[in-house]
Amino acid sequence: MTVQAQAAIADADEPRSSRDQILDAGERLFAERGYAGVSMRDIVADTDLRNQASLYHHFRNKRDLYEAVLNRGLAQIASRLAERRSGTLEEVDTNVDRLVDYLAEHPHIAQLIQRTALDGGRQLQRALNVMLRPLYSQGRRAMASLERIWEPEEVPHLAAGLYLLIFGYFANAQLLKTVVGEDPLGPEAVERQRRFLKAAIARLFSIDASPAKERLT
Amino acid sequence: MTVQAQAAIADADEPRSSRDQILDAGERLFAERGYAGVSMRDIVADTDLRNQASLYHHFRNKRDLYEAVLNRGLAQIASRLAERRSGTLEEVDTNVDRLVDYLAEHPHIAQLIQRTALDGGRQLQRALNVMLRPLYSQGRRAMASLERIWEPEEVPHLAAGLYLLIFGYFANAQLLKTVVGEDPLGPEAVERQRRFLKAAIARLFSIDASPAKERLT
Amino acid sequence: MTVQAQAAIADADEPRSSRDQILDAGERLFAERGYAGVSMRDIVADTDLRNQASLYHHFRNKRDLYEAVLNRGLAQIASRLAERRSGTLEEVDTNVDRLVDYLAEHPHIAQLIQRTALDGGRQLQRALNVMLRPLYSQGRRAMASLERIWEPEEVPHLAAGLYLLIFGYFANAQLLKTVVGEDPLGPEAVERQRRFLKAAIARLFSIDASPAKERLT
Amino acid sequence: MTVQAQAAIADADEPRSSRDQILDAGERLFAERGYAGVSMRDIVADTDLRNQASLYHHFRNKRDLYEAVLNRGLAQIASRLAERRSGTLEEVDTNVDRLVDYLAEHPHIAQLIQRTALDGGRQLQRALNVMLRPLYSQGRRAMASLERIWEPEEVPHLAAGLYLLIFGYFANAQLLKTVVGEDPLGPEAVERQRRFLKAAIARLFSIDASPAKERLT
DNA sequence: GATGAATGAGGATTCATTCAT
DNA sequence: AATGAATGAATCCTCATTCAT
Repeated sequence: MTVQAQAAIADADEPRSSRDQILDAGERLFAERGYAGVSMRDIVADTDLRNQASLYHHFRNKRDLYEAVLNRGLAQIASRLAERRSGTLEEVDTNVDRLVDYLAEHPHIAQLIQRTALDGGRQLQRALNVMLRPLYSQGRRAMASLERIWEPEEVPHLAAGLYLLIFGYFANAQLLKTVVGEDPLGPEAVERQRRFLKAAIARLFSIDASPAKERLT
Repeated sequence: MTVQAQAAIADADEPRSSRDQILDAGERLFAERGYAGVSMRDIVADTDLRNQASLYHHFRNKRDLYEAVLNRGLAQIASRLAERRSGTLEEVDTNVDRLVDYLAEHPHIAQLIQRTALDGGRQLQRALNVMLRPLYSQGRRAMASLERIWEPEEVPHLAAGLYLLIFGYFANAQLLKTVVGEDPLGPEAVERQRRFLKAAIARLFSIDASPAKERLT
Repeated sequence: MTVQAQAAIADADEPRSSRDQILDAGERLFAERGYAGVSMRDIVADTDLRNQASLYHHFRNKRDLYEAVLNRGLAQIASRLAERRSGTLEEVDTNVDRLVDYLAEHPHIAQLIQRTALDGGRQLQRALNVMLRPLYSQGRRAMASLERIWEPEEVPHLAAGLYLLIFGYFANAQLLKTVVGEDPLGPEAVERQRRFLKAAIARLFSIDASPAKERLT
Repeated sequence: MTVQAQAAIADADEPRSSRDQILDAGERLFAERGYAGVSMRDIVADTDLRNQASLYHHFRNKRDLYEAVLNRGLAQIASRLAERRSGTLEEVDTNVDRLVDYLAEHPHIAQLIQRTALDGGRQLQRALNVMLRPLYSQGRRAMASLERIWEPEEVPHLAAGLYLLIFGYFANAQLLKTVVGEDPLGPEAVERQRRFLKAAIARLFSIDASPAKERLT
């Protein structure tokens, strides 16, 4: 390796701002161990900072830091789902693709979100409303044309189910390694999950399956 | 058990053994706040015990207590799925019914399990293998007759999806309250979720929906 | 091994009374780790007893147990030095022999005594007075005839020195292993120490220190 | 140092660094009560620090603190024995003088070292090798010219004996108070012990043990 | 004589946070 | 913007001891 190359790496590797280093460390650690399982010390240790006090120059307290981490993740997801309109199945598929792409590379975010959800998720409610609304309203519109399939009051359950299917796979990657047998984040497994999701969604949304309404009667 | 018997127990002013009191408190608190979010002090405070030291007479340490709580929950679930054979859709439905019945009354367990899963879930792997095998093998047999629907390598993804759908709803009840609008653990919502699950499973398993294999070609 | 032999061992090995088991465990542990470094739990664990409460049936508290252990050790030493009179060098040698014999087999006692001494040794003062008096008065008498060697006020320093030389070797066996090179409690090392002690005492007490080499021939 | 300078320091109201205060408190307490007999709380209480947590800013844990205390003591002793060469009896006497001077003012160190030795003294082995080597090799050289006195394999026993004689007196001062009758650390007693040590060493090393009385005249 | 359960006090260590530099 | 030092409160767990059985 040339001296320039080394310099380039040194330059490129750690010149992230302290703030970003903290956010990155927080994202990883909060995702892996949860809010209470991570100490400020742990986070600083994952950083070039040498002192916990420095951290408080960037975030007022642990809760603030957690929310900054969470919001950064949520914003990146929201930005990927932003433009939406038609509510066709194809559009749902597009969003699934984008989510799968993103979460496969940032499984920490999926974990973080599920953890926050289990904690009561008050911090998610705003974000989730914004975020799920697309999927949801797309579903709604798709279903508007297909309203023979699901009762209106079942739609939230369906939306929740989609959320669980999509995020749960990535959030639980570590556990699924045992169940699936191979690394659930490897390219083959991710593609398989993508296909599975699309097929499952197609089945949940399609008319061909036996009409839901009949069940009720 | 008669109504009187139940009342007698409720009356008897906590005749539960200390061990059970600890397990109950641990179950509730670990489910609500996660392992790291609960202190031994918190647990003892939910108990007739007057001292943390007493707790260590029953469990060697926090981790041991956590695992005892978890295993008690897993055992209760496993016992409800024990006898199975045919692998027909009806049987899957029966198991869904039992799980929904149990989890609706013990949403803590669903939370606890999802939390443990997010933590890597090593403690789940044995249990989950045992527990999922019925569901799984039922699915497999159901699918054996329906193998036109899912590729064999997709089956684990389907199994994981079923787990997420079933447990996720109850584990995330607190968050879903906003999304669903009403208390997701109220009788109506639970019935709706039960119907949704059965319908979704029917769709995921039925031939009528467009064959999965076609997607692959 | 025959069945009878096994039974004999089983019979002979653990039918020690609970009290003796406790004293033995205490002796070993207090010697190795000191009073504060040993917990009642540790002691009970070295015993057939299954509960700490049982221990309090035999000793009122930790301090009592410690003193019982210590006194048992001191009594055994005192009994070995009991009969004495003449104050000749030969008699001193006899006592050295007996102490070396005993301490080589019970190095714990040497440790225990030195530990107690470092702790201020109030519990030793009675015992030590009794115990050292023989050695001391022997020395005195030996010196009475040799009072040209040591000033009267130096005699206590000499007595202390003898105590340190004799007990210190066995008490610090573990450390001396490095210095001496071999196990200081092995038979050869013990014999060497015995010879060294006698030669040293001879030199400290005699008017004309005879060369050590002559002893060996 | 002038009397004024000493007063100035005493006046200056503990301007010792926190680290030094901790080391000093640790030295005193560990020496008096042993490692297990001292709590971090005790140490902090002997300090200007108001909180146990502050202590951990300077030492990672109790064991680290103990070793720092011990090493500081050992270093001070080693520095006093540093330069040595000839191996004559006079040089041995010089080192004895220095050790006596130091230990008479820092009896804690003698206690600390003997306690560590009783604990197995793994932490002493390096230090002791370095430290004893001078004394030892001096002894060896002195004996080289006097090798008619001790067998080579007896030399380690002699070295151990010298260590026990020198350190033991100061380490056991509290106990010896009863035996000796007066404060063993008072100037008269110290001088007497110094004379005793030199006379004893002379007798242990010399071919013709000159009568002790002559020394006094 | 033995035991299971309980308990108040204290063990070492870590927590998030603040402050002066 | 960063750091060394400090701190009150809390962490998990162990201590010696007692009591009812």
